[in-house]
Amino acid sequence: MDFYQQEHRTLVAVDSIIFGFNENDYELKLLLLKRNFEPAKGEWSLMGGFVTPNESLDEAALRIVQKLTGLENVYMEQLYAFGDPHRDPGGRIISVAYFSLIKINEYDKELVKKNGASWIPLSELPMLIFDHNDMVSIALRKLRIRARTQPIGFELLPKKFTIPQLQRLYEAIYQKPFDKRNFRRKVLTMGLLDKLEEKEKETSKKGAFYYQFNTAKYEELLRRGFNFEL
Amino acid sequence: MDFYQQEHRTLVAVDSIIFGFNENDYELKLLLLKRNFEPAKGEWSLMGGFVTPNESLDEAALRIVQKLTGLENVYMEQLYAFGDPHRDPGGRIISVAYFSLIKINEYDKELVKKNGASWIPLSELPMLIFDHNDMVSIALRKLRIRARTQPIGFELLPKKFTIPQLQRLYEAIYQKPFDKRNFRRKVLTMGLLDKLEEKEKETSKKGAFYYQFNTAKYEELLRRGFNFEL
DNA sequence: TCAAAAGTGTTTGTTGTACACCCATGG
DNA sequence: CCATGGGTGTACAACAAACACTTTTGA
Repeated sequence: MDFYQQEHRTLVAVDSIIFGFNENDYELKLLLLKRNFEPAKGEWSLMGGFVTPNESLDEAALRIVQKLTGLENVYMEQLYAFGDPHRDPGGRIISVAYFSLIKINEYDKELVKKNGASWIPLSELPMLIFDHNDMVSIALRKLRIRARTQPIGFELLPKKFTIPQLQRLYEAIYQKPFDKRNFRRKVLTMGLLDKLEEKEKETSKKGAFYYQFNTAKYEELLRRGFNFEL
Repeated sequence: MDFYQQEHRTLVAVDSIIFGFNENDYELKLLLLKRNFEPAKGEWSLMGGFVTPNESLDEAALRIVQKLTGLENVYMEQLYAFGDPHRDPGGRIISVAYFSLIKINEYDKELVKKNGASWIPLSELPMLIFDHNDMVSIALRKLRIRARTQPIGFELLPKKFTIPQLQRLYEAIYQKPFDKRNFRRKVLTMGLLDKLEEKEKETSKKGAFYYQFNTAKYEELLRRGFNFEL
């Protein structure tokens, strides 16, 4: 049954660029860890792991994110396959990078701590091993493209969020301020956010109404040829 | 020097979705071949090949396109890595798909014939082996996105082309007609096409002026933050 | 002389962008 | 009572979309 016996086989890994957003300090962050094995032990790295014989690439990527954060349902997208024969000095490894978006309040803090990982703001991104800095820039570029045309920003926020929170997220992603009147009009005229009775009262005295993304309505609109655009 | 001795290794291949455009019948085509080896011998397939130990993925993809067409300078872009463990019944193979755009009048016809390949219009796309039909749809989707925001359409045309030819190419890519006044205005106001003295007189009695894409000007504009958009 | 494709401008609607003031409330 | 962040509407410019006629010339 194996027709390709004589061909060369290589190590294949997945690496995950894990984004989170902190609503308190308004910063976009990455979950990074210090490698506890050779080569490059002690240096900053993305979470990664080898692909096992019976799992798909997507499954491998989910597995390693779950191993680090305990989360099962994370938004995840394949980014790019990196295959320079010398990218890892420890041997020839092809790595398929994925990026994932997680709600920063929901991950398993114990697990993250145990793995020696921490949230690093993008503004303080350290040197990473191998080509991991390239992976991060490509991920950031893709995130910026995606966030304009797909409703993925919501993956980084709690289920209930306020319009100002959403705006600060987009400002963090694009590193530039938006006009709050235009921003509010744009997100609300799409008709995909349900306004709740409840207000968020931590950040201001007046309080801001919570909203929720309406997934059902979004899928209905998609079927009718709707294009999300922010 | 090899730190990962005990890890599982897998076969890694590249597959290429090779697009061409025929200015005579106005059709977008794919270069496909009939497999001459098992498994799935005799069925339609994309051009592919295994990644060798000392080449990068990009190099492997270039190598197999060159092997089939004889062309050295082709536009090529990585598409997606396919890793379902059962995607190839002949064994577990991870395949990284690339799409490439070639000028349909410049390839080596002998070589293509020798390899048993032919140009198949997208409208007559047959069943392909494994997940190759998925690869083609993803490639087509990416081509449509790219062609709007990057000047890659020109990769599918000869150096000298007419505005009506360019329009027919875009109509083939997007499968819908464009208004010729709006189309012409849009491509010309970008200022990236140089008008030549010469006329193309095959397709009409009046003849249409040839134009050339000005790469230098495009790169200059890019540096100033210009965004191609069609 | 006519069929066939090339070439040309204007109008209208839509969308993006810029901009300043009032509101609610906890301290 | 005031500082802080939440919430609202309008005017102008830029761009997309719709639309019909004239030009050239080989057969």
